[in-house]
Amino acid sequence: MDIKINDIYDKSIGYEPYKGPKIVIEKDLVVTSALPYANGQIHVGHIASTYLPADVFTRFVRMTGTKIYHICATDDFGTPILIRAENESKTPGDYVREWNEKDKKDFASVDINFDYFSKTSSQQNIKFVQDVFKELYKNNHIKEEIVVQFFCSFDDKYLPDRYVIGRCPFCNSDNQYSDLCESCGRVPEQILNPKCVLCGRPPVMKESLHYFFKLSDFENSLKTWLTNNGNLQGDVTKYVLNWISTGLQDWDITRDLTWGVPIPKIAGTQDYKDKVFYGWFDNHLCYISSFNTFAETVLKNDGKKLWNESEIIHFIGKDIIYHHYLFLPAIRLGIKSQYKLPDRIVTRGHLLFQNRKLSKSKNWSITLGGFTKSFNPDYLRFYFSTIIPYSQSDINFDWDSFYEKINNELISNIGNFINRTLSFTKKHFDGKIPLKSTLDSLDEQALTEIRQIAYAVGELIFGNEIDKAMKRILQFSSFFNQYFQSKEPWKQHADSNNSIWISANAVRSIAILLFPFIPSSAQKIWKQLGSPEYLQDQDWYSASEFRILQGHKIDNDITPIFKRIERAEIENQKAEFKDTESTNIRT
RNA sequence: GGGAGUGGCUCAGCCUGGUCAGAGCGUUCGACUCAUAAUCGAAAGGUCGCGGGCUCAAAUCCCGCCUCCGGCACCA
Repeated sequence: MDIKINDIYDKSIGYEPYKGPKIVIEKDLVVTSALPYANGQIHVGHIASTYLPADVFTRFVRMTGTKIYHICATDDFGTPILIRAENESKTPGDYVREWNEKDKKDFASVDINFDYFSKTSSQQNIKFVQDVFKELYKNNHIKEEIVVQFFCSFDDKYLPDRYVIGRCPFCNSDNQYSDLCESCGRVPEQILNPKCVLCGRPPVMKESLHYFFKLSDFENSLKTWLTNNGNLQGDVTKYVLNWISTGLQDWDITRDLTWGVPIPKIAGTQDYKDKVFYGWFDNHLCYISSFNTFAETVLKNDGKKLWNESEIIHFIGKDIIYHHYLFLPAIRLGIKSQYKLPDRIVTRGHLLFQNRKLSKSKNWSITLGGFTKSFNPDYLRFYFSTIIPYSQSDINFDWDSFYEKINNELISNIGNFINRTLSFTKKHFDGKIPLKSTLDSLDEQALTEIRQIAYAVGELIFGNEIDKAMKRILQFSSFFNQYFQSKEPWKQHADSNNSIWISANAVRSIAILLFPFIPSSAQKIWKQLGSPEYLQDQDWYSASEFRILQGHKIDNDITPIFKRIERAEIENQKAEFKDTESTNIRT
């Protein structure tokens, strides 16, 4: 229907629709974002490295008409959560339920949507993890070994390395972790005067029997997969292959802990009833178990079949490269690829805040709640979109550059073009797109810009080049500011009408192009254009068509889409983060 | 072993050598007024970390050196 109108219209002005390289994906897509650990607030670093890129990608692909599902969950198990819950006098189940809800709300507050947001502590995941374990055992990829570790008799707990502090044998600094001295950066073989972080008493060493996943079985098959995949980032792959060449170590996948996936009894082995699986054994399996549940309950379809027929893409930050490039594929190989390995693992660097690493313990980070209290969430999305490269390199959140990008690029360039076009139409044409007259060469150039833009930007987003895609949109908008300026419609030239008709179509294109990046603002543009449908239901490639026809009536209420950031607001933010660094808070 | 060193700032280009010396922001001058002190035009500004090499030709390939960043596979 829409298409027909457009075709007729295109023909009426004598143009063939542009036949660019459309992104055609034969398969459905399954996108997962790394699981947030359920013990703290989502901060801007999470958004930049993982969730925003995944959300932009998903929104774009969906507009092209391909089915895509964005899956995520909270990572609920492990010692830190157990201890936090105890401190807050909650059951760990209640504790993680609260964080699961909070995280969902946090994501929603910046328009990051999931088709299914689950948790690793779900019954479905627990069962799935246990089944995978049994399968791995059956396939002879599991072995048992005795491990010696710190144990606090007072707290009655085995203590992970971070829960034991002491004096560094190299530099004699006190209060250093048992596995890493932050003062001199070295890794002590044995820390002096060890103490339990929880109670301060000295721990003892205690033996315990554990299951190990024989990662070393997969050195060759992983190497083959990494080399032949073709879609993995080159630098990361090189990095990982290097690990393999130095030899992979088998993974201890069990923990002496009560809060985790219970270990199923294997006939003929000792009972592991006081132990659970290690978080990294179960959490990535939750990608699959969540998708299975989603497929069965929502899509009413077989999860395993859909998974294997789809293209699988995991979005992660560089801190979990090891787990996703080696551990995750090895486990899938270990169950004979009943669930296919990832097609892409989109890996990005971390976010620095004012040139320093984010740190919860040093109170150096900015939470989503903190940001959205002061600014439009789309400003965060836009800002990150302009600076997130497709690489492992870290990016920096800087208040001054944030201020400049929003005011000078989003508002002065894009916002201004939209507003000048719409308010001119309202003021001089009573809100109705005027009749066009003969097109001149500049008009034709403008039509060509529109004809190509959806294809150009789409290709960039699909290739995960978010920053370049955003820059291309800015370039598009800048072109139309130049166009508008040079046509001078305010002087009522003979061909002024053309510039309004073409500019209005460019505004329509911009609304569609921006939707994956800043959905709420894009919807506002859409409304002011006077379009009745939902923006999200538009075909992406219609951004390269001319669907705003002569005589179309725009909305009566034309106001600036974006509000400029005042210098003082930025100075306030900077002042707030000036001296928040406190020292050596251990959590 | 990995990544990076390009105009004041942030970066693109390097894989597939030859309009590759670019973009945005910032700066200076000028124009315009439809528009949120927005816009448009013009200009200034870099021997592409250093030294060699291959080549008719290198920011782009090879070798050496210097500097910076990360090295949380055990900690989620």
